[in-house]
Amino acid sequence: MTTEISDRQFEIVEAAGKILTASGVSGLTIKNLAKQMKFSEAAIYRHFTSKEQIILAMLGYLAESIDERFSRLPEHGDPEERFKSLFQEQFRFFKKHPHFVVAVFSDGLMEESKRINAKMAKIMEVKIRYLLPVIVEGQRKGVFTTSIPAEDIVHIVMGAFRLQMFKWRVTNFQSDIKITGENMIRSILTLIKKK
Amino acid sequence: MTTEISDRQFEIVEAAGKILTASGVSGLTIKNLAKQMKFSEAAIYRHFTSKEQIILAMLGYLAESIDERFSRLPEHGDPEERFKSLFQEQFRFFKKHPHFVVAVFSDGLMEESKRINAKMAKIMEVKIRYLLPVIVEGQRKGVFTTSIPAEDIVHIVMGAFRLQMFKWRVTNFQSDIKITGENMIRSILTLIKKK
DNA sequence: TATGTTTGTAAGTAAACACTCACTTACCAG
DNA sequence: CTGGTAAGTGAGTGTTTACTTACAAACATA
Repeated sequence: MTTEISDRQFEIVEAAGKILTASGVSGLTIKNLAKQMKFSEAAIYRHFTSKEQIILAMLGYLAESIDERFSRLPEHGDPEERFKSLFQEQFRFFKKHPHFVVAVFSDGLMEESKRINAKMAKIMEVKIRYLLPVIVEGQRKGVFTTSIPAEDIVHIVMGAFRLQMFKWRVTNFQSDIKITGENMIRSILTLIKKK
Repeated sequence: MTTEISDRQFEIVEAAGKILTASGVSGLTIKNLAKQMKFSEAAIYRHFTSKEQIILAMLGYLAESIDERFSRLPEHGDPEERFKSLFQEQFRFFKKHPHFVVAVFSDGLMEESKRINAKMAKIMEVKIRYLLPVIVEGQRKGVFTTSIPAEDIVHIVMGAFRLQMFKWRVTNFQSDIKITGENMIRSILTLIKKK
């Protein structure tokens, strides 16, 4: 079920991402979007019926992108390696497209509509769908600790990841997220590995 | 340095908190605030010079409240117990005043002004100022693991806490945050305790 | 050459926003 | 009784917002 999107629509979605990064949710207006696209406000409405549809298209693209990239990762093998590559993949993507960080982790967007709220929840759910089995298998194989439930490990890991992204964003993407992020993942792995 | 605030001003701040909980950042308008206070919009401006000042007063109150409550906790003793009570205190407070959760953890607010951004950073800094020494002492006493730096433990713990608050908020404060939160803290403690 | 479709524009709309102003009321001190 | 001050109101202000409408140019197809 791939939601189709035209080239022009994708350009607009990318422009929206850039605006989000530069000026935050409150900066994402049709006026700014038109300016970024270098054409009129009305032209935006030739490609999307509403602002909500633009945000939904952006989140939809992100959800599919994450799903696709995760599905390419090996489904078997060392859980520790799979755990690592899951996050390496995320850091690589966000390093390349920092303007999407604001979109995924901005709760300001959620307030705009129920549908946007749902899409963001779905993105989070996709990540858990790939992460949880890795943890569970790691526990089964005796690589990860069984002293706490797999769900709690997922919560702790996701929390650390989100906070990492938050810090990266509020410092204006200055640090290299691949390096600082992977350091953090290493620390977490040290914690959850069976001694 | 206690920022003074009149009774009426505090009522307005509380009303703002309630609106944030019910309708989010976008719902926090002067019109809604006036409605909640049951008087006119213009009356708000008798007590605050701008909307920004209201938000700053709210965050200022929170920062002081957190600082004060933390400073009351015992400064010595079992690090594990101190760690626990630090978060128990937080969960107790937010259970009692859920309308402030949105204020502290809402990045939508941050975009409104530099000063608001700074105040929110300060609240986070206060928490770290109390949390980090507990971790460091716990490591020194051999209670907490030294396999990763204290700063990384703080990051992981804070991330898990924030995500817990986030989940609580998006599920409309349905669960008992004292119970679910303390379960989470217990899991984290299991992870960071020296084996 | 005619015709339809796509993609753009200039100029608007109504609603929502933070904030202001002239004025009133209540109360308290001298 | 008088005058000052704190705290309220109704009716505005100008600006920004998402979105609309009437129209035009470009271009492929019949």
